[in-house]
Amino acid sequence: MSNDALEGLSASLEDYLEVIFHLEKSNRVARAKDIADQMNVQRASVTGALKALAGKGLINYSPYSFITLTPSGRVIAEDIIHRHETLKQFFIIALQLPPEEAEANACRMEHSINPNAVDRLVSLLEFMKICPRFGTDWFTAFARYCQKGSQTSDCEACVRDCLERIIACEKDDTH
Amino acid sequence: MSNDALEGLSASLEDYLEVIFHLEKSNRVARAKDIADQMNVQRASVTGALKALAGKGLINYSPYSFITLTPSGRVIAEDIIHRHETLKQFFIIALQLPPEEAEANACRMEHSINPNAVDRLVSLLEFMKICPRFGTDWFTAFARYCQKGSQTSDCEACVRDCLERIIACEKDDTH
DNA sequence: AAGTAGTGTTAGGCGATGTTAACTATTTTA
DNA sequence: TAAAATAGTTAACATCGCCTAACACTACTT
Repeated sequence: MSNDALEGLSASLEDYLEVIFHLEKSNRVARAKDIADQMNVQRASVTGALKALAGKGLINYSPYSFITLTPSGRVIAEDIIHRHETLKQFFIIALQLPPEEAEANACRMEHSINPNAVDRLVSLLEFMKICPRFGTDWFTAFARYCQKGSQTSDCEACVRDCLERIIACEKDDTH
Repeated sequence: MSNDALEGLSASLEDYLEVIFHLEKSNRVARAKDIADQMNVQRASVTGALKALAGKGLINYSPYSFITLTPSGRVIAEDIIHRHETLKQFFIIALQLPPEEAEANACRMEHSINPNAVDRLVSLLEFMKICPRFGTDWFTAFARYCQKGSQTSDCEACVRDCLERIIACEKDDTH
């Protein structure tokens, strides 16, 4: 295996790998035509990308063959998709962006975020689920803040509700 | 003015514009040599970029001259820097990444985030300042969660403290 | 003012990524 | 199975952004 496989992928090749992963999942194999359609490029451009990916040992490819991921290609593809999904969920859940916009941002930003930052985003999303300070009321308060640009909530009541929910929750646990 | 000015800038040209902005701020004008040093490219590469930016009406440039931003160049540069700073603050404050890592991520991601997402990040950072549910204890709880990967805080006590602080705060206001 | 050090530009090249047009291989279907 | 439709490849070319090497200009320095 050449060293190429170890070097970072370009944004473009990451996109190809991601698309191949999804096509393989839905169709068992990926075909150049479908890759071209999904990526909005010409078929000829796909051939070049496939050669590059095959050269890095990330896909099984020979001319006119079907395309599948190699084990290392799959690992990398899953990492890319993990970045993508993490960003997308962050945009949808934490920032409350419309799903299409979340998707578009994730799609572009997935190529430049580093592993640590992804881990932290994952932690934040998990933390927002388990920390009682977050909850429907937090999300609506933030949404309101985004719209009006000023805090309009009754903070004391909001936090009091939050506390009561925790206490109720703890009582539930003892049942 | 050609239409070029209206088209989006490449990540590379955005970087040049950003560097020119900072150099102009510290040195009154930017010089090709300094741009080259800051961008880690050769001087010859700068010339090409300057021609492109001048062609788009974003910088005042003629061969061998000093370089300054035009008004529209300044507007765009400030927008790029706004994206950069917003991302950086988000990484530092919300995700609690080390400043260098925050900077590096911001530097790369600033080119692909859209205006809406930037606005939401700004709102989130503001909201974290004014919403009483955030505060030192929230940040330390999240930091602990990032390290240990599990929730270890006493949620009831934490929120109770939060509530008490709000009440104390409100009493202060009446003074 | 002349020589020199430093700065800026030009010319030519390279790799990555895309295009179109023409050709080849494969698959469908009549 | 032969023809037609579809899919994939190749070749030639364009653009972008960088490079190196060589040359041109500017500005110190003395």
